Amino acid sequence: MAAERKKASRKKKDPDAPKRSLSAYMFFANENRDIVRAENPGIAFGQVGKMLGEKWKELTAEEKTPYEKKAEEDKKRYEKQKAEYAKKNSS
DNA sequence: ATGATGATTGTTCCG
DNA sequence: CGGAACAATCATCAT
Repeated sequence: MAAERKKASRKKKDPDAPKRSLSAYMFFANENRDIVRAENPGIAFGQVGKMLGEKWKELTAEEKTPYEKKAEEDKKRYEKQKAEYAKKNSS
């Protein structure tokens, strides 16, 4: 059970909670929401949401590359934020 | 050094 | 306004 996260009820633990970064999915979804929803006018999230995930992996490493790439830069963004958090943490 | 954990991220959709 | 599938994440802690 190395990976059994809960889905709801996530609480915070840090005082500042530097949060983390986004995920490739977030970047990918940013584009898909435009496309998927545009191609499926009127379909509920029940379909779109699931459909998105399917396609996501469907693409290919090259397709997700732009998303992963963005996620990678986003992480840096988080690093910084955390830096301040850790800094302020240290009196 | 290593493993396991948790917390988080954003989308869509609706009542 | 929030929640839930969908996926990735990946920094951090603890031992």
